[in-house]
Order: sequence, then C-alpha cells, then structure tokens
Amino acid sequence: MSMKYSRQREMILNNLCSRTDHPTADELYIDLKESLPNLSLGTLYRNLALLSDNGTILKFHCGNSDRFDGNNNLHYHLICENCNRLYDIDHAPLTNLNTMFAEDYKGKINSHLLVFYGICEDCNCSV
Amino acid sequence: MSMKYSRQREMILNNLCSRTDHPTADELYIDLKESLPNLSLGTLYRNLALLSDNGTILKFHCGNSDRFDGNNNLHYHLICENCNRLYDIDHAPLTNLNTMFAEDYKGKINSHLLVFYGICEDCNCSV
DNA sequence: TATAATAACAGTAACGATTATCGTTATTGT
DNA sequence: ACAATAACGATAATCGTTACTGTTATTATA
Repeated sequence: MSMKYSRQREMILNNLCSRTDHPTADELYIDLKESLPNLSLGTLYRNLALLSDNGTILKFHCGNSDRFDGNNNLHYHLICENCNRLYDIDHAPLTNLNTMFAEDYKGKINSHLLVFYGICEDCNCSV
Repeated sequence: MSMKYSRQREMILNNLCSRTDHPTADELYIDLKESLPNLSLGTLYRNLALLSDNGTILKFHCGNSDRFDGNNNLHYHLICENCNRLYDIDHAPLTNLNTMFAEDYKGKINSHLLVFYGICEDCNCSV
C-alpha cells in the first residue's frame, strides 16, 4: 500500500508549510477551498492523518481540536489559555530528555512532547 | 458562585485519588456506578472539569479521550502508543523550565506539560 | 500507449466524547 | 425555617473526526 501522488495532498501540505499559524483542520479547509473548491473534509482529515503519521507534519491537541504544524524540526510551543491558539517558542532544543527519562524505565521511550501553557503576546497586550 | 459540597464530587475525587491508573471519564463512571448507581455522566464530566480547572486533579488528552490523574504533584507521564494508557514515569522534577523558556518570550508562561510517548512496560513484554 | 490494480477522491452518513438544557434536589448562609 | 442557588439526573444536542460508497486518478506492467 505505497502512497500515490495526489494534487490534494500536495496542496494541503503546501498550504500548511507556507503558514506559521498552526491551523486547525477547519481553518485549513476554509483556506484550501479557494484553490480547491470541491475538496472534501474527509480528504483533508485523511491526508492530515497520513502526513502526521509518517512524520511530515506535527499534530497537537489544543482545547477541543487538533492543530497542525508543517515545520517538523525540533522546536517548542505555547498554547494560549486565552485564545487557544498554538505558537512557536524560540529556544534552543533540549537534548537527551528521552534518554534521561529512559534510564529507569522498563518500557520504551520514542519521543516526547513539551508544551507550555500561558498567555500569548497578543492576548497579553490586549487584556 | 462558590462551590457547594456534594457527595457525588467527593466520591469522584476519592475514587480517582485511590487509583493510579489514570482512568478516562468512562472508566471512572463504570467504577463509580457501583457505589452511586444513579450517578449521571453529565455530573461526572462537570465535576472532572471543575476539579481540573481548579488544579485539584490533572487532565491529559490521550488518543481520542481524556485521562485524569488524582495526583497533582509535579511528575511526568508516558502515553503508550500501543494501548493508549497513561503511566507515571519516575524521575526527579525538572526545575526552571518555565523561567528558562520565559526569558525571551513576551507573553506569559504559566505551566508546561511534558509527556513522553512510547511503549509501556506491559505492552513492551507482550509484543 | 492500452490495461489492470488500487490509492485517493467527493459526498455524505455515522460515531463518540463531551457539553448544554431543564426541571428537581440538596446545601448553605441568614 | 427559609430563601438563594449550586448541583443533580436525565436526556438532547454539539461538533470534531471517522467510516462508507461509488467514482476518479495514478502508477506499474504488458
């Protein structure tokens, strides 16, 4: 079951990679509709699942829905407790966290997720 | 709108604190039904939201549902990618993460969530 | 370059965890 | 006691996501 090319998948990935706002599926859908008027939501969800499963993109659960990041390099995020948006935080990568924690653990550690919670710069000014 | 006592909330919290398996709302519900036969799911969800909002318990999104932890002391977790359960990981607390990351950030950082992904000890043996 | 196999699609129905509503009950301060 | 209201049980509604179905597009092979 190797992957076949599809114009839809390419445009979904292009759209996601060209923006830095970590959209939800719905926000992506609204934007993609302009260039792909009969894109199906099912197609979007299926491709977002494919792309995050194979590590091309990242998926974060924020509030009550998922947000996606086209930048899969190691970096960190803040979820704003006011607007529920997801932001990049600029900081040097923490190394060895997985191995540090794996030392005393009898299972396997594959990866970790470090997310900060707080108030984003925008909300911090306007509140 | 101060909080009034309720027997239901007390028993929900007692049940959650007496176990270490980080149950979902549904798993809690099944167990609580034995001592509170006409507990309503809505009541359970409402109280889990109250208790996690005020910091008494912790809430984690795992797979497609939330899991709860009655131990709100700083400690870390692993989500098993095989069984989707949530486990404690024994490790000394990382301090200063919030302040480290807040240095160059113009918003506010209140807290962080560090979750590891991998295979739990049980699944690691049986696969 | 036809053809066969099948991944992917659009459209739509279904699912399931969670939330909201509403009339009733229990707690709490006066 | 009593009044105010938080919390309850029951149930309907919400909404993000997934599954289904018949059709279309891609890709490897003849």
